[in-house]
Amino acid sequence: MSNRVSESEQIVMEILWQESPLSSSEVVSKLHDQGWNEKTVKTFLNRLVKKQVVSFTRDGRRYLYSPCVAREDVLSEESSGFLNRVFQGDMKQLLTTFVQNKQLSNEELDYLKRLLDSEAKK
Amino acid sequence: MSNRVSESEQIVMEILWQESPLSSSEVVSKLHDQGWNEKTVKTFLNRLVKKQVVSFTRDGRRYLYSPCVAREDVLSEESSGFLNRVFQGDMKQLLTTFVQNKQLSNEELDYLKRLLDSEAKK
DNA sequence: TAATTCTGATTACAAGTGTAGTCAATAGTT
DNA sequence: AACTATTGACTACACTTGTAATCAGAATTA
Repeated sequence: MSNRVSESEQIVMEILWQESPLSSSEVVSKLHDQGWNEKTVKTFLNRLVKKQVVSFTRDGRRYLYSPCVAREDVLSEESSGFLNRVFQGDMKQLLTTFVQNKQLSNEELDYLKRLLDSEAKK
Repeated sequence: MSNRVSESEQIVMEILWQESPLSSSEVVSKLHDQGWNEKTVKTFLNRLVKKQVVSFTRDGRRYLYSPCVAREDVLSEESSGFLNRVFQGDMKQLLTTFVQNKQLSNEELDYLKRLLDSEAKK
């Protein structure tokens, strides 16, 4: 089993990042309206535990699950993987694609400019 | 067979986007020093043809392969998938992660600012 | 012409993934 | 105590992906 979090597994992680610890049935109910079967969710919880990105404590007969890796870490790992894989590490091309493809609101544009300024100062 | 281009398949696509049409052996030789086996490369060419993102014309006994989708299209599809999957569509968070994670050169920062300005004018 | 080689087509196969069903133990209920 | 419901563990299974070997036909060479 690889240690990478798959696409679907990450959706489960998002739930736990929002709030934890949660029992499996709590996670299930949060994903239920998105059409996820209970068994499927539990499989993912299991796999996440095996991949050591989710831990649990016993609470009677059930488990309470918590993420044991930070969301930021997973996201930034995913991000640099994506940058290298899809754009061969070319940030300019990546940013161009994102900025041009997604209409950014003025608010987002302002935010980004401020972000760039604070980077430039470093 | 899904129609999505996998990570390794995309590396083969990159070769063809750089120059096409190419015979399989030309693609193979371009990937050889990256440790790719001839058979593996040919499998990917085959799958790319089946996925209808690469086409070919016959040239005697061999095929000449060309991409039949634009690189930009694949990249932007991948990008919006990534944005939604990993960042739930939150561009600010995505851009923050990329900008903060990757030390950007001054040149890149300038480029980005100009890009943002040209967006703002729209 | 017979042997070799090149090339695409087909087949192989393990690991990962999405999707879920079955099993076994335990806890709660009648 | 017997029954039922809950829960994690284990099993299932098709599809994708990475990695390559084999096959069959055509071209080249001896």
